[in-house]
Amino acid sequence: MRFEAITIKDIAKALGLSTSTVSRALRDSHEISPKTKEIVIKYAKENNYRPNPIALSLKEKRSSSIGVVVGEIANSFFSQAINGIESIAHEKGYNVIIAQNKEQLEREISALQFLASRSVDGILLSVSTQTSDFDHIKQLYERSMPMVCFDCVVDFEGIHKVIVDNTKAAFDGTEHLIKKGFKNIACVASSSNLSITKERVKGYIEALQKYQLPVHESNIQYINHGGVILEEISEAMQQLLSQKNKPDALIVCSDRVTTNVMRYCQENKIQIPDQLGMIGFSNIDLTDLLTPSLSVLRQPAYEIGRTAADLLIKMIESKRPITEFETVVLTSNLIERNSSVPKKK
Amino acid sequence: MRFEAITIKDIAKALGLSTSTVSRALRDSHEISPKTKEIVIKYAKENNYRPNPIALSLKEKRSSSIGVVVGEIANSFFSQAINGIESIAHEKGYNVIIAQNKEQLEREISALQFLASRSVDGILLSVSTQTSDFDHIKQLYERSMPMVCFDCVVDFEGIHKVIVDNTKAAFDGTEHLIKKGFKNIACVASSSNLSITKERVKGYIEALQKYQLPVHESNIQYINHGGVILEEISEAMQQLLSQKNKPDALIVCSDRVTTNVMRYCQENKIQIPDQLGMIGFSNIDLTDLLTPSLSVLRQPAYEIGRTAADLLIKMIESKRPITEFETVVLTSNLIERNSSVPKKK
DNA sequence: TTGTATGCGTTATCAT
DNA sequence: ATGATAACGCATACAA
Repeated sequence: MRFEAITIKDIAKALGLSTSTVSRALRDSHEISPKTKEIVIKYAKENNYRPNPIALSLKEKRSSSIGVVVGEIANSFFSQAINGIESIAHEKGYNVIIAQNKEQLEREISALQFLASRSVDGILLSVSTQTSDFDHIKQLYERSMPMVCFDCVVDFEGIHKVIVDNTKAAFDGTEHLIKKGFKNIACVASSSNLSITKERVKGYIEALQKYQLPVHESNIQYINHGGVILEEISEAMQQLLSQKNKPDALIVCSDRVTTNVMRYCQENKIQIPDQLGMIGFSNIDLTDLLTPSLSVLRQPAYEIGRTAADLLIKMIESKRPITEFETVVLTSNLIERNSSVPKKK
Repeated sequence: MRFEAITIKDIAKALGLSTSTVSRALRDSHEISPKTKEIVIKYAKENNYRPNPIALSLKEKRSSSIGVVVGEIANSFFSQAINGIESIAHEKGYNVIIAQNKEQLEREISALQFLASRSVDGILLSVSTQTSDFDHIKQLYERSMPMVCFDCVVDFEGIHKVIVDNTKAAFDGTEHLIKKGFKNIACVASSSNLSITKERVKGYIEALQKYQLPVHESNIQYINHGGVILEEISEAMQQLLSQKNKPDALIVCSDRVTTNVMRYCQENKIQIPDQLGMIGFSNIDLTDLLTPSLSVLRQPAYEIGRTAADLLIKMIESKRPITEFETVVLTSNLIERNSSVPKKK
């Protein structure tokens, strides 16, 4: 048999007061005599009274909770982002409700509907990779549901988003390799149709151009299956390393591809960075893992989460729509390890 | 200005009906004329009516949501467990509210209070490593809040929990190495005061005994700082490998220690498994990472999450307390890679 | 200073 | 077949 939690009504009955008096006493209203206050608060404490947040929500038309929709929670980018989201939410008195879209449009729609039917005050959303039709999101937007997109963002007029400057990150990474003395830097990129791939390759090319280094098409390899298929990585690497003008360094533009390129190098006894300079994009905190010698462009998942949650809660708590923060752009951090100094030249 | 969602009352007013008629029509009650039903349902659909879950919660005294308290969401064990939890919850129509205890007792208490004040129907809990006083949990238990512990469990009469058979896992792993032909197997364990460490070392010893292999105290190394400090790993490994009767294989009893032992081997050019057989415990899905040659005892985080959520929801939905499922014990999976066959010997 | 009444959105229990 | 009303727990405008 379930314990029935104590309510204001119970307290009122027990003390021979009215519910409003109790309510006011508990909220420390100035219009209640100190004596009554004391009695009520004492009784409430003794009986471990807690206000029912659901009743409050119904009354105040807000639930003090925000919804988060991501692809897969187990994806470490998302779990780190959620970590950041939770930290801000906790700070500001919100709880976090998680939903996954499993990279399926259908699941995304049902998750959004579920959250949106007034049980959350706002939504943080990373759209599924399968989502090309944004009607369900637009609909919510038009109904003024506070919403912030991050990571995989949709792009329509007015939607708020937090993104990473991929072009700058790739530029910075490439420039870093150039400054270390590498002369012939190749690029292993992810699927050519992804916007993040295009942005990163752009940054790579811009860096080469800034230092008047030649851009060789053959030095850019696209991995179209997300780096899941090892053969694809092998092929790309062999392609690169069999050229007469063999690259002396690599910038790898996706985290999954990064780990697999590292694995390839390990299996083929290619020493990083002595034989091949390398910088990889990575969301995973590689500190814990087996790559002590790889410099990494870390996407600030935690920071993205914090920034997005902060923006969302600001939107929720402001009466008027916030337009000035429409898009927030963050920057990747370059984490250098075992400084990639080329031994040979 | 915030969009005001449509309610039953709005529909009733618009159609000149009473709220109860509308409510019944929407719930497809048999005591409503087909004509009225049709009109109401059509109007509701057109105006995108969604019942307000908060009002429902208030009425039904349930929120169709479960709370999860873990140490750190970004910890991949937890994020995978949450993944499992979410999958079951979604299946059964519950949403998942996340809270972190950040491995602090204080945060744990506030998280539990927050969730418990009737906004969730049940709680899944992995207690913080700092928690030695269980009053706050017992209190909830006594108020009949449905609760299931997993991973870091508390142990008092009647509490429901989902745990992993660590002894069996270590036994299986050690036995596997023995069957592969390794004769002198060492054990790198985590902090000696943790229960999981004791259980795992127990399994290791039992396996050796079963095959009449000698148990050398010097072959068991405890890592007391969780494997964070690399020096500790180095020291332990040197200790082991400098013995006159050098071990030919290792069982590593914690995931963080596993990755760092791997790193040590990599840096010291010790080939796995040719020079040293090895099996490690791991929560992380190492498939994606840089250890193609390590066999792993995978703790089924996803399965733990599913099992715990399933049990919790059964408890929530049953009228009487469930006693028969008090503790569920799961088994680790041994994932073999590049079969650890010793070349020499 | 305290009490009464109302409403938040929904459904169940009475009426009609 | 439909409508009126009360109730869930809380806060507050209004009354006393």
